[in-house]
Amino acid sequence: MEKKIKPCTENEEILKQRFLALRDTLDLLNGKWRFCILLNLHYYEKLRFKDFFEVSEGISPKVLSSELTTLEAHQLIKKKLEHTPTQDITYYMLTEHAGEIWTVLNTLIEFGLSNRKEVIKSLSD
Amino acid sequence: MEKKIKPCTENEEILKQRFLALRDTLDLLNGKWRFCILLNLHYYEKLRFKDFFEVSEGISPKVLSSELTTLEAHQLIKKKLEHTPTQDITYYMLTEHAGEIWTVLNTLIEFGLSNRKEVIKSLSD
DNA sequence: CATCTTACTTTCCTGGAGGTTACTAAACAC
DNA sequence: GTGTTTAGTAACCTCCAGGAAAGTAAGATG
Repeated sequence: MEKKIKPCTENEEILKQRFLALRDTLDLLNGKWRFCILLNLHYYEKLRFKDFFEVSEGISPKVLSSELTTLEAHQLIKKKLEHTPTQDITYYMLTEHAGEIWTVLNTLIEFGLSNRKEVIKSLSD
Repeated sequence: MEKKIKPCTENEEILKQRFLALRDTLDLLNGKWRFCILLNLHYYEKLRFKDFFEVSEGISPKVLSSELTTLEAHQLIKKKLEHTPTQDITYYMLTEHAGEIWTVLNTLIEFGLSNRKEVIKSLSD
């Protein structure tokens, strides 16, 4: 490239780190069901395995299982056993760490909402 | 479902809208190259078609072309013709609207960075 | 002890995102 | 007028996320 592309001031190593960080976050939120599970857990506080089939209509047990495993591995959700006289029930809940991702999701939602307004506006032009 | 899942206060219709908004935003940022293109445009201000092959190593012309088209359709980037005495050059640039997505990307990056620290910390335990 | 529910796992399959390569059309360079 | 660069498009292929359906194991229920 004979004619260098003009870079802005930011240091290249930092830029690279930021690329990776963004990649990480998107990988974490991508997929059809992940964020859906997180939003529902935020909304309902705790859910059992079977509950997800009601609140996330269309998800299959295989996919649910693997998504829950992934989210747990990333410490965004956790299992909690509740002991009743007759049986133990496994619930899924958000972790404290998920509080952070909640602010992230809100940012994405706000953008989505304002973007939708934008699109509707530009369609009416 | 005999035993209703306990909902929090938020109205269901609003929740649904927020789901859709989040879906929209993630769809917009997903994919292997989209955000990469946006970050590079932010960094370099303007890029030609061929430039992307240097800054986004590994992207193919087919994919680049389709990603640029999508981003343009969503009004995050725009083409700009620059006239020199000898020829016209097509540049791609961010739109004003992309300013908003820039704050979104920053939020995602910040989460990714702090999350990475978190992971490193928990590995050392 | 037979059946139901819950919480999964296993196997198999498909659509589509993204890669590879080659092609084209226009402008420029020599 | 022959090669080179730019800005794509077209045809084809591959891999894997996610879906469908069935199976399993453990406890509750009757």
